[in-house]
Amino acid sequence: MEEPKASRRDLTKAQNREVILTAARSVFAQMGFAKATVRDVIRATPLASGTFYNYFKSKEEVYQALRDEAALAIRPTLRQARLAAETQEEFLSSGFRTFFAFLQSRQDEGAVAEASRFRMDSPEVLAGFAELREDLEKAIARGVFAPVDAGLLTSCIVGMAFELAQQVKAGREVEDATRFATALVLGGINAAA
Amino acid sequence: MEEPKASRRDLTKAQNREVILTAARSVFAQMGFAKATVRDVIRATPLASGTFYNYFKSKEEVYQALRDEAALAIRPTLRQARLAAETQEEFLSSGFRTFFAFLQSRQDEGAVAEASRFRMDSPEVLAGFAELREDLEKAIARGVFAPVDAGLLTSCIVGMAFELAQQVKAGREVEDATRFATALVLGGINAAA
DNA sequence: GACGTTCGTGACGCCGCGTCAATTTCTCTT
DNA sequence: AAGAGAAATTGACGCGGCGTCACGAACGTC
Repeated sequence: MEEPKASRRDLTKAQNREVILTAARSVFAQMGFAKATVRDVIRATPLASGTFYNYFKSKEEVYQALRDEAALAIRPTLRQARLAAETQEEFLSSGFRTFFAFLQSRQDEGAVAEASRFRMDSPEVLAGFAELREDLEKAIARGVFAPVDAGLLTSCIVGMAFELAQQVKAGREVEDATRFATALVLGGINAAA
Repeated sequence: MEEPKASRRDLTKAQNREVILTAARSVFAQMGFAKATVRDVIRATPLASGTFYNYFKSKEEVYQALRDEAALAIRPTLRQARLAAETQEEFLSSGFRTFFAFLQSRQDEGAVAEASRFRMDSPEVLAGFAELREDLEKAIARGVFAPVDAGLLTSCIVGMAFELAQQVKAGREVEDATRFATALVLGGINAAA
């Protein structure tokens, strides 16, 4: 039995971590990740500067933690949608739709006011790519998907998804992007088979 | 007549700029963009620290200049290949092939040893996206391409290209990636029409 | 060759970085 | 309840990078 033993220590520890992450979200959104400093984050907090380093090694690690958080939040939903799919169309459209809707709902935080476009994939995000690949392979094995190179297809889907996400953030309808991406991949796969 | 007037001043100015860019390429490749500092770059140069700021405002601006350089180097080739294309297949495959081969030939510099994956699009790169879109629209107008939403298709192609580029850098054959991407888009478009 | 302009130089003040000894806060034992 | 020990917080500190600027050298012009 893993007794959580929610001692006072463990509690404030979790709290402090969350306080820092929340402050970082706000600071990054406000002044942009590039310009923000560890000091800016900690100043938006009642904690002392040294305390920051008890929780994170750097600004980058905080950013990763935020990305990881988002990735872990959406991955189960994506998995479920894909595993439940009984057709290629369903597999693709539910995946794209879930992804776009998720990003749109968090538009505000992700909208880090950067000078130029910029993307950084944290380990959990990469793990999400691996999950998509696994799901694709399973779907192929189940006969739901035509047999194609899962690695290359994963890259294509991921690339399309992230790039189309920009358009969604710029005002495109989630359904438009979903329909287009789904049709493209679907048609391409069927043509290849 | 734009007289270049290659005076001594203009010459050393161009030289210095190139010296800094070359040093930056090397420094970024060696220690990674994130860890590198303006001082590191200028130290890899016979110039003084203050001189750097006569040419660039920051480390980021140097990085952008490098990206811009690459984008400007490949864009004419891409344009030409696309404009000469008389079939959808040709339009897509020559574009993908050119892009992948180009990146592979510069693998060393782009291989900035970063902690996690990271991408930043400079203005000239974005302009390249706009060019692709224009060429797609022209091709549609010419009747070479089926009529689809050029904006969404641009995003899909761009996303796929950049993501597949990762695989090429990881050892995938250029031809494999080219064939796959071409077939996918081609099939998708034809299915949509 | 003399004047005006442009550019390279490096020292300077400022600030963020990551550390660490001192201190406070919590936990566990008796 | 008290006290010892462990763990976490604090902020001051030294280090180094940042961007600037007054100075002098190099250059173009007449």
